[in-house]
Amino acid sequence: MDRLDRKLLNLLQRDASRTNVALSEEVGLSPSSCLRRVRRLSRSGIIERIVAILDPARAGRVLKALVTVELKLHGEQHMRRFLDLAVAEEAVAQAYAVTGEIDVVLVLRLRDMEEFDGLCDRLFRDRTNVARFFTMMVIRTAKDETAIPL
Amino acid sequence: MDRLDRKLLNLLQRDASRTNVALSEEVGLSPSSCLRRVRRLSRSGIIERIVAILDPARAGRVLKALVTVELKLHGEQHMRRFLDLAVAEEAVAQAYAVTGEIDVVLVLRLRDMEEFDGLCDRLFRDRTNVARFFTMMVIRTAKDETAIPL
DNA sequence: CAGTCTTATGCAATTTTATTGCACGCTGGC
DNA sequence: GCCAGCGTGCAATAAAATTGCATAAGACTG
Repeated sequence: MDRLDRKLLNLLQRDASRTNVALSEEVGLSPSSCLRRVRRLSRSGIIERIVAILDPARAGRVLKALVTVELKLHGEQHMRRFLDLAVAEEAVAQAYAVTGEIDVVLVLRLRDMEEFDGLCDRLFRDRTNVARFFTMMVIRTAKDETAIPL
Repeated sequence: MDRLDRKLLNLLQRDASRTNVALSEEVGLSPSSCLRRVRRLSRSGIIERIVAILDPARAGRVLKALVTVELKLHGEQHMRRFLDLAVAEEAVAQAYAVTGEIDVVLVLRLRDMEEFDGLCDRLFRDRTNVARFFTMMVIRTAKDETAIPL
C-alpha cells in the first residue's frame, strides 16, 4: 500500500465509472500496471465492491430518519431477535447495536410517513421487546460520504 | 422506468463492476439496448455515481460511532456554523440536522479513540455551541446497505 | 381502424478498452 | 557486487463499448 495505491483508492471511492485507461493517466501509470494494481486491491479485499449510488429522492425514498431504541430485555437472544426483525425491513438501511443507554440505532429510508407507521407497528409495538424508541427525522443532510479517508 | 430499468438499477446497486455485456445477459437485452438504458438512467440522475466501497477495517477505520448533539443556541447561523465545523472533519462520514430534542446527529468513522478525543475537543468543547452530546459506539453492525429498495 | 409519430430494439461495423506474455529495471538481502 | 523478487512498460490479442441503421412496438390522432 504505497502512495499510488492510496491515490487509486481515493479516485475509485469518488468515481469508479472511469475506464482503466483514464485512471492510469490520472495516476501516471501505464494501463496494464494500473489494472494490475486495482485488481490486487480488489483481491486483497480492501475494495469490497463497486456499486451504483442512486438518488434517494428519484428512487422514491424522500425521507430519512434515525431511530434510537431501548430494549426491555438486554440478553443476547433478545437483541438478536430484535435486530433480525429490523434487518428484514426494507426501509431499514442500517441497523447498529451500540453502547450507552440506547441499545439499537436504525437508519431508515422511507417513502412516506405511512411506511413509517407500518414499520413502527411491526418493530416497536407488536409484542416485541422495545421499552422506548425515539425518532429523529432528518431535516438537512450536511454531509453524506461513502468514501473513507486514507 | 419500467420493470427492466428497475432490474438494472437493482443489479447495479449490488454490483456495478460487471461489464455491460454481462449485465445485458442478466436482464435479457442486447448489449446496445442495455447500454442505452443504463446511460439514460445515469443522465436522468437516478444513478448519481458509481463508487468503490472499501472495507473500513482494512482502510484503517475500525471504529464507528454515532453522536447526538444538542446545541445551546438554535438559530440558523449557529446550526450552520456547527455543521460547517463537523463537515470539515474527515472522521465525520455523515452529518444530519434532525427533528426532536436532538439537533444534530453525526456518524463517525474513527481510526482509534485518540482521534475521537481530538474530534471532541474541536467540535464539542472548543468555544462551540454545544450544550450536550451523547456518543454511541457501534458494537455490532446488523445491516449496512447502500442500495435503495425499488 | 388506419396512419403516423415516437421510442426502443437488435444487428453489425468500428472504435476503444481490457488483458496477457514478455523483457527490462529497480530494490533489498547476502 | 550478485541474485531474487517485484513492479513496470510495451506490444499483441481478446473483449467490450459505442454508433449508425433498419426494424418493430406502442401510443396518439383523425
